Amino acid sequence: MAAQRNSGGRRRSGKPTIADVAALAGVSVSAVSKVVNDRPGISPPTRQRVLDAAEKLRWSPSATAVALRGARTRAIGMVAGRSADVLAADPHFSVLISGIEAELAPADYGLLLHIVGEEPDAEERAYRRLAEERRVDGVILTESRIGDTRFELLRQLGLPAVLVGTPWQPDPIVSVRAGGDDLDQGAGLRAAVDHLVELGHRRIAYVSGPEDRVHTVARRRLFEAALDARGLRPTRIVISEFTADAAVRALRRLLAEPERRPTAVLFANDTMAVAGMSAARRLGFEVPRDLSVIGYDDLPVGSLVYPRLTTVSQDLVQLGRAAATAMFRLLGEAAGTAGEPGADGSGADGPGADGPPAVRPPTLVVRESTGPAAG
Amino acid sequence: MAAQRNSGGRRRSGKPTIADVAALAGVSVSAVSKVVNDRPGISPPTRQRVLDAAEKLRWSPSATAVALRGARTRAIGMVAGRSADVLAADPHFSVLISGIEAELAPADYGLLLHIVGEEPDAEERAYRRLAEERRVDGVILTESRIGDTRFELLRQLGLPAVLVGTPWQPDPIVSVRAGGDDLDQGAGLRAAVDHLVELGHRRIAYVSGPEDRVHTVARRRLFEAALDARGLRPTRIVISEFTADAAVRALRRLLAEPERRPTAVLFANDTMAVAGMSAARRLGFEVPRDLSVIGYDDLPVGSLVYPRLTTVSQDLVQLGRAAATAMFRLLGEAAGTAGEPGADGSGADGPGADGPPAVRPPTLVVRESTGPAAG
DNA sequence: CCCCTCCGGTATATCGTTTTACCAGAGGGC
DNA sequence: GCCCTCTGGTAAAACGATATACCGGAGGGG
Repeated sequence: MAAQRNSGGRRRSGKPTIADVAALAGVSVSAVSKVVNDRPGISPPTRQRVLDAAEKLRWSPSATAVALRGARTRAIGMVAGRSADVLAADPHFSVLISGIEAELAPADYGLLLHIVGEEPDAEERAYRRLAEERRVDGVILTESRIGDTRFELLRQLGLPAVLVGTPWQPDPIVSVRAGGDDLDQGAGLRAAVDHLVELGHRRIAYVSGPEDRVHTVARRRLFEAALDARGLRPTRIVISEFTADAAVRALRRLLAEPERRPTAVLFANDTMAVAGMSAARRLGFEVPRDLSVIGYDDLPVGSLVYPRLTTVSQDLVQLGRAAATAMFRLLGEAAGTAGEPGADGSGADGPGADGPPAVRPPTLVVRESTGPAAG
Repeated sequence: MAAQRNSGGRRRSGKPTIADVAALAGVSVSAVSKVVNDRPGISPPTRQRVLDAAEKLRWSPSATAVALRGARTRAIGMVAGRSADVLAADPHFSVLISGIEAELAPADYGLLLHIVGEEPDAEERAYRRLAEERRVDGVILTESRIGDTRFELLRQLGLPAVLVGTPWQPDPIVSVRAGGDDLDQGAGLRAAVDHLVELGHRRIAYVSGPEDRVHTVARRRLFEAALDARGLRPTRIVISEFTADAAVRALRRLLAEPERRPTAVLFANDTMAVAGMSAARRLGFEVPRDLSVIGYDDLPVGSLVYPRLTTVSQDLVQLGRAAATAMFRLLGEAAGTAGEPGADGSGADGPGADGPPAVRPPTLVVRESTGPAAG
């Protein structure tokens, strides 16, 4: 006489429940639960009967019910404070996401995305809602900004967080980056500078992005350091934006005075570099004959244009995977601490914990936009 | 003596529950529920007390609990069967998503994203899981392919679906597209052909994408129709892919025989057009002097390159919004039918239902990659 | 022969909401 | 004064799963 409530007439939209499975297998509801959660106390024959019943009914536990019971959503949140056109211009974000997903999907975790406008409070509201409504187990952040308040906010909200990149100031937040703590984040830019110097360039300029972003500043500094290591100083550093117009303006400034004119320019990312190449050509300069250009990120657009872009490549997919892995570790630790206080602690296998998430350092990819220094 | 279980010692992670709010306001749990759901039967003073208590505790209803109770997740799913590099090369997808989000976020809906590999069964598995685990209320699909089995699958799974684009064969699925049923989807390509013809072009070629996608075929047909309307026939139609190499190969084929050489080429999308322009230049042709080029989509990359790309512009953000709106209507109808069988039916206001989601037809944006026909 | 321990499983409380059914008191008509 | 209807609220049953407590029977030791 078990489960006569739901097994008789399928009530709503046809989705079977655990009770249906139990009835079909001729066992109790809890037996089914134990089977699907690999808990001991069920004999092999019974287990098989339950498995068959579940298969037959195409049943799997309702994510919402599990979440309610266990306080675990099996979803990771991500908030992007960017407008549609910025997002369209720079695929950085989508690539990162597909890396994250590559890790999340096999673990049966979902990615809850929120794309909000660029207004800062919209972003904060999004995080607040994510936390208050308990829709996700944690969030992954990107693009740490100077004076970023999100880490503090998330701590206050009690929401586990992983940052892709470097925090703007020392902060206990878990973070991942290409060429992590042990590896070398400056390797790519050093190789880029070396490459240029070997080609005979001495006057090298740098076009930076909006400097409220940490990685923008960091890249510029790494560039300066790389130049310094070769005994050089930057000819010029220009702060610009991600638009084509801004790139033209930046380049015009850079190329204005013939005697101080750089023979090579590095850009903060590939989008700007592509825009820069076009701007140069528009101003009558041939790349790489009159000007060598180097980008950063190694996005596909770089090899779509002519000449193909020499750029610093970082493995964004891998970076996304590392972020997801770090998140799993964070959640796994939390669960281990709360759920099994007496666990021995050694070999703690959280979901997806298989070694530290190391991402290879940035490397230089030489293509066609760099050549011997002119004159 | 109400709610003594949870109000005394905060149990777990500090998240307050409806019971805490009720206790603080000195009312019953159901009174709080009525207030937050705008249900009648609560006097203004009591309502205010409840609101204050909720505010003070920073409480809002747990999404999981609401979902469990109401069988409504307030989340929309999206599955992208694309690899990371394809995603990176074509921002189409991210722009669409930000349009969808623009509609979803204000309605407090989330977007659950699944990026799976290109293997077809991976995609199907993702949909199945989404449905079986009841994580989303519906899904939005893109890129209908020839022989697409997803519509049937989703019907069978009982998951409401909206397609961005046109189904590969007549299908009852709800769908949205730029220049919907009433408007004109061919407007952009017709304008493009007219533009070229006025510039003196008579030999016009087309480079299509992989023709297993419906929109790829549809665009080619619209191109042919537009050409036909001017009494012309395509010089040549080449099937290519989204990569730079493929673009070079396609262009080499196109420009091989001098006497039959086209003076203008349309491409299936901007990415291919940009690759095509570079390929032309690599082969020694100047754009637009020797060859005019037109793209499709109007993505930012088009104005980043030199010369700036003339292209057919469609409002992808608006298309995303329309998809979300259509989804709301779908869900609203379903809820209305099930929940209020006796409703009068006129002026049914589902969530976000404010007029039919019309997206402007594609238009031509003339920039620098088109010019007078050579010779 | 009795008690104790496993084994394989069942009954039930619980997660945090919403919703339905119900109810006390006030006010009004006759 | 009695009955009847609102008003403003309360108590309790879902929703679908999991975890804890419990339990009958088998087997073993003393």
